[in-house]
Amino acid sequence: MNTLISREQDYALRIVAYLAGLKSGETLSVKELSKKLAISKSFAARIVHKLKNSGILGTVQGKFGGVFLKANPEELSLLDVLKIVGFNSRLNACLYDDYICPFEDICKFHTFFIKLEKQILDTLSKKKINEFQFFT
Amino acid sequence: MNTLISREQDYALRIVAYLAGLKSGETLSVKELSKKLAISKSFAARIVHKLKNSGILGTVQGKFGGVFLKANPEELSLLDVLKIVGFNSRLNACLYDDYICPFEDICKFHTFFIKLEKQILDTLSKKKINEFQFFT
DNA sequence: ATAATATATTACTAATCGAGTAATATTAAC
DNA sequence: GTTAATATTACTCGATTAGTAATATATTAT
Repeated sequence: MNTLISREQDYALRIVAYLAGLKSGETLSVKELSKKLAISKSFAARIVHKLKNSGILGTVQGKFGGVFLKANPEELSLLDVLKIVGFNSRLNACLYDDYICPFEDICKFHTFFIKLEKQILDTLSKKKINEFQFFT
Repeated sequence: MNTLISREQDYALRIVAYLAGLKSGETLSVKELSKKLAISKSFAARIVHKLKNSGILGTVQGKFGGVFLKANPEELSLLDVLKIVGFNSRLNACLYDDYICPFEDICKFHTFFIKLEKQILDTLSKKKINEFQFFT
């Protein structure tokens, strides 16, 4: 099994999409969130924390604390969320900046992969979280 | 570093594209091939062997033996080659057949990923090896 | 026959990464 | 102070990748 998007990144998308469905002012505990989305509590907590550090989530500590979406789900793209949780996948190794290709310009695969990858990333950044809300 | 296409699969593409440039009847030893493409001889040999088993390459054993392309490079797609060397990557884990999703139909990410992945695979199967020949 | 030079085939290793778990600290409501 | 929440770090297990090494087998030239 090899995937462009890791489990953690997938979970992050689902967490944000789920929170986008909360009413304004409402919060949800990580415990509830992890139950609803079938993610372990520890794992969910770690992801939530990363998302909070980036500013797109807000959290309330202490008893009756919880989590809520701060960003506007109509402007927040899938790629935004993915990058927050470390998305760095490429179509092919030769697309990484520090890759030294012995064929430089003559390799037609390189230019082909660049184009295809751009298409994928464009799609991921055009799609916004509000289109993926649960229960709407 | 995480890539959809592994090094081995990338090498396979390059090997096939390189062989597509040989004159009819000509063969090239794995040793030469590995030098030209900057792949270790052992690794190249293993890949060549897989490609030969699938039928798209022919090999001649013994002294003055070598390797040549049997398939028609105008009909051989990138996806064909990738699959021969074990390409099985997916955009997201939920796309694997044996993945049990607790959300079944209600998850909008699932349908989105299916569509995007189909686009990628279509592109990879429309592109044929002859478009990627070296030195033409 | 034998030496030389190819491919064929398998086994091994080292490193990295992903996924998840566990434990503890900190914070805030009551 | 107790309870229940997030914050933070460390750890483990397993799978995968990339590459190496070693040996077997095949073919041809001499």
